[in-house]
Amino acid sequence: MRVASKSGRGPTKPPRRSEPPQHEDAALRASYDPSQYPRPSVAVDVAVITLKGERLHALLVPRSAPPFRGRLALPGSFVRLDESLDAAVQRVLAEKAGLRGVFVEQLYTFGAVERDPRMRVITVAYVALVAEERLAEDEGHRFHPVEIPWEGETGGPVEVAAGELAFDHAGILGKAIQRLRGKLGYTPIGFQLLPDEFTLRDLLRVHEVVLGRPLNKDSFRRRMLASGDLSATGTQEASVDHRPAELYRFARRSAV
Amino acid sequence: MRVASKSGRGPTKPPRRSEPPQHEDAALRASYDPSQYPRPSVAVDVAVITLKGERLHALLVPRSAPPFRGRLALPGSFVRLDESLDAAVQRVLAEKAGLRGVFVEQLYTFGAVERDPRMRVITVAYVALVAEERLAEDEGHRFHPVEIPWEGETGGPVEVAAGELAFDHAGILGKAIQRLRGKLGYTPIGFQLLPDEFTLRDLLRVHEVVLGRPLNKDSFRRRMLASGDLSATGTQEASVDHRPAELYRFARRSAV
DNA sequence: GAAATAGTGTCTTTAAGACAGTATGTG
DNA sequence: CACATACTGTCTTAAAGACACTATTTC
Repeated sequence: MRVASKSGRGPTKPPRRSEPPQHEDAALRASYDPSQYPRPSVAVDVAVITLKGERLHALLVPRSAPPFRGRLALPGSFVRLDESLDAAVQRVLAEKAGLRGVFVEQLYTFGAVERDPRMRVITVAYVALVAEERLAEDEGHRFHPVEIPWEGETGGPVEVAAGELAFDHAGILGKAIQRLRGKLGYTPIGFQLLPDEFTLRDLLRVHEVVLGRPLNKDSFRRRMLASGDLSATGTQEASVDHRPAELYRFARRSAV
Repeated sequence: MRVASKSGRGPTKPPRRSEPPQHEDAALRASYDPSQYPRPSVAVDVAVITLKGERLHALLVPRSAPPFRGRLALPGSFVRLDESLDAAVQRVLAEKAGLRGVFVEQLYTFGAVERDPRMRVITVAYVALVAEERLAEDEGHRFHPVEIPWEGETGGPVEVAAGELAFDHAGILGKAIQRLRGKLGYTPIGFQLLPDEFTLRDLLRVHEVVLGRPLNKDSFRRRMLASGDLSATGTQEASVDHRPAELYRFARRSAV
């Protein structure tokens, strides 16, 4: 484990953010120029998650260049100086997945020194949730089923049939699932993985797949209906070979 | 609206970390050199929170240099290329607060383009919790009481009697409190604001101050004792003018 | 009518709130 | 002994799990 010695290095001038007492004139200001510090690269990586059948899938793209050439990785990009982190994420989603207006949330920032072998890269990871129906036709196959080798909100890296992921992306994806599981308990977030209209059973399935365990159907129904997050559409699902269920829509929570 | 031009600046040589070509071929690598991208500065800022009396306090240091000279700010530092984010936080805590081994957790990363008027600075914010007893004698006065102008887990910037905080630090501190409130419900975290041994009433007070509302004493006791997170020491508090309470200690949660 | 799932009603269990009553320290 | 708080026990209430029963569609 190679750790650069903290004193021996840095021929660049000592990063003192400390306090040279000063007036706000330019001369002194120059002596305190933070742009002198060596700077890391900053990227955003997005765990774009969808639900296909009984499994969570993540958008993974094969790396076309080293390092980790050929391995699958989360879509991402370096952050430009004139765009916010959120804007960078929107750009990644648009450019690499053709997605717009999906649910996005910042996840965690990964800053281990050696996480990219080329150079120092700090990555701000995001989670995006998207309903399978919203994926473009040719996008579907780029989503890979994710194996979650742990229970509850434990956390830890996930696994993908196609092999090891690049960088620390297996860990990032694991943290994304962990966050998702945690939030399901106290936030209406499952909607994001469903089309606009859905049945209670659809929503139950989402929760069960995300949590990785069966849920009590009765109390799930009660909780959801009591939450005020659902509004009935008055219509029912069609073309099922059994009694059709009421269709619901996500209701923006109104003031209590 | 002065934004450092993304191209005009930083002709300083791109600090490409050593780590030469390795297993992959160098040709491709040259055509894909991320060190070419202009890079933002990256900092860590730490919301060091303690409990004094009936109020949460945060460590705030007056800025001695522009921008926001004279205003209070969270302690922070730029991240060095050879240290992880966590290591940078430990360094800040040691250098600016004389603290070691306190509870620390990453909070959120703030990356608005204009959050620092000088240049593009992305900051990774952390929360640190420390018991008042662990503060050095001369540190106490640097902690300022924090006003939380919202209820529940709503969030939003906080207020400090000493005036406006520098940068977006009021918002960062607000998010820190918000996180704290949220975690209190499902995690043993209040301990971090108390000395090693404490009574149930001490812990109740912590929860009440953090949450900003009174709690039911009976069910609090039951929940805490049932959680398995507390272990009785067998001794009692001393020098109180009423019946002394049992002292408890935080018990590392054992495997169920 | 058979099969399958939607939806309702009710009983049990569990955790939280309320509160009375007892215990044990200080002054 | 008065006072203050710690601690215990019990009743009530609310939410979750379990499960029986009815409803409504397709085949």
